[in-house]
Amino acid sequence: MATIADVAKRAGLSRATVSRVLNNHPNVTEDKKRLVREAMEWLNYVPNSTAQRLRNQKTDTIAILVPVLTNPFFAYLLEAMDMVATKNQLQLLICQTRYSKQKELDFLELLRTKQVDGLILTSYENEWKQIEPFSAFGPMVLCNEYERHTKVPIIRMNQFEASYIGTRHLIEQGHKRIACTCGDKSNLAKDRQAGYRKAMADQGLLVEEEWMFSNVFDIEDGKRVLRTILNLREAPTAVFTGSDQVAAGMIMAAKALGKKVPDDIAVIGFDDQPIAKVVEPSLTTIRQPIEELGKTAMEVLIDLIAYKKDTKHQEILLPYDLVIRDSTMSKLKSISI
Amino acid sequence: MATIADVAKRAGLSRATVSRVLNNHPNVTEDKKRLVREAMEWLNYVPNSTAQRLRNQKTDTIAILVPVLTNPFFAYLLEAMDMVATKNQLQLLICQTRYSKQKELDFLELLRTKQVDGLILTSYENEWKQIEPFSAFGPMVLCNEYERHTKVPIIRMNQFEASYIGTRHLIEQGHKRIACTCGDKSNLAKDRQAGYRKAMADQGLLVEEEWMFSNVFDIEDGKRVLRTILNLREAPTAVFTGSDQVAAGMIMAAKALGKKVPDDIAVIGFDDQPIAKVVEPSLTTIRQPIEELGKTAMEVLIDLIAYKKDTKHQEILLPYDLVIRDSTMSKLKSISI
DNA sequence: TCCTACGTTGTAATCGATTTCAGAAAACGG
DNA sequence: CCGTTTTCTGAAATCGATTACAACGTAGGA
Repeated sequence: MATIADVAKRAGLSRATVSRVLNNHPNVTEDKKRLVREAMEWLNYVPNSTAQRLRNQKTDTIAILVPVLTNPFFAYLLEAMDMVATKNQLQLLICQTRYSKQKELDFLELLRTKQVDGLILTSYENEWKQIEPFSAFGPMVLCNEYERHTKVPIIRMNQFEASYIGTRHLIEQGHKRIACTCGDKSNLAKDRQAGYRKAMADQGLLVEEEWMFSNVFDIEDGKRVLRTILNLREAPTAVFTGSDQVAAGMIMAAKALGKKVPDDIAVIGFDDQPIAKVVEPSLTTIRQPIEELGKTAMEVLIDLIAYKKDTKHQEILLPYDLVIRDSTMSKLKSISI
Repeated sequence: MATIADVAKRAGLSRATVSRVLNNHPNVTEDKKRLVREAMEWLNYVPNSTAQRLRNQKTDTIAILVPVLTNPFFAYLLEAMDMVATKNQLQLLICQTRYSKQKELDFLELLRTKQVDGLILTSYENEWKQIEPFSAFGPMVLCNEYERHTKVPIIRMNQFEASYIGTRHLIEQGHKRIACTCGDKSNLAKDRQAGYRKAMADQGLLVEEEWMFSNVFDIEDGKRVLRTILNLREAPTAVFTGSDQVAAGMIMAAKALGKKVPDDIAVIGFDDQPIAKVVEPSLTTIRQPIEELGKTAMEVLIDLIAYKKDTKHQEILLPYDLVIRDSTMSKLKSISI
């Protein structure tokens, strides 16, 4: 592999001059430029980027921490981030934590060991006080998650409000007994639960604790939980889920049990993923502005890297949408309207 | 940021000794080891990995080229590769080509500029003769794609056979007019088409060129193409698709037009993605061994990197499965059996 | 006691680039 | 034609690690 020294020798010039040509320094005569170019071509020279990184003290690489790639929500989020990164000549190091605290910490080390110029966290497993210290080692942004007392910039949707609206929609369809499957311990999930609870309380509806479910993520979880719900004494007539995957699983399980959606049991999803339109009945869901989330998070991070200014706290809230389809609106009713 | 020199100074030792402790060299006394460890702790020292990369001439990073992350097939493939990579302390640089020839070439440069130790190609856009030369710059593996005359190792499924079996299944259900939507110009697609054609020919069935469709990838494409198919004079009664996404789109469009699947039009998918079980009727499909593909490709690449031996050509063929569900088997028929 | 062998440590070269600084050459003004 | 400024180029330091080699000290054998 040819190095800059080889090019210099062949061109009969110094390494410094070659480097100048490489970086378009103004003060090099056309003559020497040509010599250098010819030598580079002849030797098939390509600068070694590791050496450049060491010398320039930057990597042009951003780490993105996601739980899993196979969750479409994160795939689309990454897609949006990638668009912006590419435009800015940045590489993405995609890090799957698989919901492991240890892996998360390992990946955060990337910032400390200067393997990346910045980092985006799209969810986290550890306590925030374990994570925050890493933000001292390099720019960091929180996307789709949040933390109240921190200087790390946050880009997210108002989960509380969105959940409130979603739950209220179910109530407006006449449901009084509504289950909720969005609760794990993340702040995001807590917000969703809080939104759900407030909507219920505002309409004077009681929430039974046996209607609340945690750790419900995918299609199989959805099937399992729906069967549990239908077996409850005085079973709920609607479910506010935290994910389209879960809602889709519920619809499948309901049909398998001979129950009609939404007449026997109504279901609302979250995200508006492609699957929402594929299931039958199609899913009423809360659209998240995924592209906006990813795009904005990346832009904020790039700003942070460029200006190296002390992170002044900022929180960007993006808008949601309630998308009403068939899994909450009885066809009979909608015709009668 | 503390460097190895700072540690050395604080420990009252040389950089060499610190480095030896870092790399568990045997010949360092416990005494000095302790001194070094204390200094490292005190200074919060972490080795700069860029410097290590430069010195050691390796990056411990693998590039994976995929068209898009949002296609679940590739998400699952990456998931499998990530498992093996993580186990081997390797980082993955995930590169989305978005079906762009230029981007593909840009990413291949990673190998030439020594930014990665190896590269896996999961599909490609350029001519193979554009791509092959890059394999001279570093280890490269082809996964889920193939090329006849090359020394680059190949890990794939027999698309020809799988498509033959899939098409034959449709024929066995009594279909004689079968459309095919798997044709673009990749070798993979050509194989699928060839398998389809052979199955048809073996049963003495004719293939009309207007039944063949190219560039059909996602749900929307599926909807669009199905409408076209149903508008043909003497419309086909079955479709052999190249993807579960497409097949799912077709089922939705068929239902919207009041057609029954599989009685009016039967559909077979490809991949056995989660969506295959979600749609109604559920999809008959050809299961690809995604985990095996990803895992094996990564293992072969790691071997290649470790032994630096000249790539002896190898081609690994993994098995497929025909998964029969409702989109090809009329309920009436299956009951009557 | 002297010589060899081995274990331990440090010095300095190295990986492949960029950049400061200083000197040479060219341009310019009077 | 000389002094000053500007433009161009190269030598050498630098980024932060690893490692070949040399040097030193100590233990063991004769």
